[in-house]
Amino acid sequence: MDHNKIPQATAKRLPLYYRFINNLNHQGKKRVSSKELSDAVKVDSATIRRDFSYFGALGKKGYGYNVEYLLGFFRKTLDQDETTDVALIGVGNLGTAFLHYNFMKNNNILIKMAFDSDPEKVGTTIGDVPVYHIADLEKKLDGVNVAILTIPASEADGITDRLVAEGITGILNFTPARITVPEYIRVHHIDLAVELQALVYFLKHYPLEETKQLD
Amino acid sequence: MDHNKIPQATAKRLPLYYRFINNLNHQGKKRVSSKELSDAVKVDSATIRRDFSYFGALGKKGYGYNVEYLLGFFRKTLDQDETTDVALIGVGNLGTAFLHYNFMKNNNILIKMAFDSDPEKVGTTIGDVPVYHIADLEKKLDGVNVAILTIPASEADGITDRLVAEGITGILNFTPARITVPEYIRVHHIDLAVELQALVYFLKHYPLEETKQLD
DNA sequence: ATATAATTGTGAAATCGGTCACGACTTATT
DNA sequence: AATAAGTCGTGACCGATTTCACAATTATAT
Ligand SMILES: NC(=O)c1ccc[n+]([C@@H]2O[C@H](COP(=O)([O-])OP(=O)(O)OC[C@H]3O[C@@H](n4cnc5c(N)ncnc54)[C@H](O)[C@@H]3O)[C@@H](O)[C@H]2O)c1
Ligand SMILES: NC(=O)c1ccc[n+]([C@@H]2O[C@H](COP(=O)([O-])OP(=O)(O)OC[C@H]3O[C@@H](n4cnc5c(N)ncnc54)[C@H](O)[C@@H]3O)[C@@H](O)[C@H]2O)c1
Repeated sequence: MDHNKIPQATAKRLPLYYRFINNLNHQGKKRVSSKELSDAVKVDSATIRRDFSYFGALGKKGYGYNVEYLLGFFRKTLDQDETTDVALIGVGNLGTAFLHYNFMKNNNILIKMAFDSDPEKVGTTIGDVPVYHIADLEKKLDGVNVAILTIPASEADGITDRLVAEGITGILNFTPARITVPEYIRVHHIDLAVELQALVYFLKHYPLEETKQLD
Repeated sequence: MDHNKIPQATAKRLPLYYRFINNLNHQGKKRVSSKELSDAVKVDSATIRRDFSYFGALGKKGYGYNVEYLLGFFRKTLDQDETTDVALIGVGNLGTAFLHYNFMKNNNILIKMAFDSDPEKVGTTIGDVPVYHIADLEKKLDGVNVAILTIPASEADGITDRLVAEGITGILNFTPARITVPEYIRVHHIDLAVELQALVYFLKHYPLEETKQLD
């Protein structure tokens, strides 16, 4: 679309900036410098200035950034004025936790429906989200194009195919499976066991002075 | 320690390789090529060969890699012979989901204890893990040096200070707060709302042909 | 035995991401 | 009005990571 010169690394930091600018605004702060923001989000201030500069000159030299302006800018940039609907597949331990969480409040993202194969769960409502039977996936998924996958790994490929067939274009995959999709589908993996293991590996094999905060 | 020439990007992929090599071994496969592995883990085959090469010549030209040998090598490299103990702080939606999950099975990581401030939860056992009162943190945390943070964001800084004082060196932080720690402490952030928002941003602003599977 | 196909390990190049450091500009102070 | 202090935006640099592409080696087929 429009902003495709934005580096991926920058794009991944935008929601973080947005959250903290929001906080500042709630605190009634009128201006903020890249240095202050840096302390809050733990990203180097030069990186922040560079990130912002991809969108043009958002600040004023010698002054910093106007909080309200910045907030408005990022709200537009992150499309926070329109709600994004999401479907969750797999209402188990992890899925249930997500259903209880309100992504609307700060992120304008709404888990609109959930699917499971367990008859005990189908028909219930968890955190205001209706749980449908997975057999009805094709019937109920309507216009939604982002899915959260919290099913057993063995089910991941089969369900993914059905999601893709229905026009889903983005998948947040919590299963340990690395799913196969056409190249026009975007998949982000959050692999909790890998994250834990990687953290442990770093602790054991890297000198303590060189540690960093990673995402 | 020993392996500190391994690039961070490589280190973060090691647990993933380990998991899939394990799968192959269970399937009775004797050899594997970087191309096959690439299809399974969705990482370019040249990247896999480069990653492996940091550890020496693990394969044979024209043949590929011996699965059993590779498995043994990564088990040693990832210290899978000794269990790593972890403490979980905050037995809410997310924390409870983790307590029900068995990280031991494939990752040799054990959530050994949990802490909460809610008297309803203190004293219970969830997924074989005892829940202690947060006031007893200093008393119970013993030798554990990795913590998972699943408490409200407002509590994050206070609890972090106590963890650091007790000698914790690695933190997996699920709260939206960016915590302040001495530079010798390693923090990995998993920020679910940011992940969702970033996925949505990519879908809206990047051409569909250019999508990738990210971690 | 020879030819063909497969596959590694790695220099070299390309890409990406992060940081330094400074000119230009704004604000505050005297 | 002049000076000092603060801060952005960015060119230049550096380091990390990824990818290309190929010589070397091994396995397989005939
Ligand atoms: N819970 C954790 O802490 C954790 C940690 C790491 C990875 N994971 C991964 O996340 C995923 C979910 O974990 P979990 O602990 O919530 O598992 P879970 O078993 O509690 O939940 C899985 C849910 O999916 C449902 N399901 C099964 N097959 C289905 C199908 N075909 N269609 C629709 N629903 C189906 C089940 O009924 C169940 O409710 C798993 O892949 C797991 O490996 C979880
Ligand atoms: N659940 C989700 O899907 C989700 C999504 C994104 C982010 N998060 C973040 O993850 C964190 C946990 O989320 P959750 O949904 O599990 O929250 P939750 O409110 O269900 O759980 C928090 C738990 O921490 C306990 N607690 C509060 N103060 C404490 C203290 N000082 N010491 C020890 N325990 C304390 C509470 O008693 C509660 O059990 C939050 O920071 C939340 O913002 C959660």
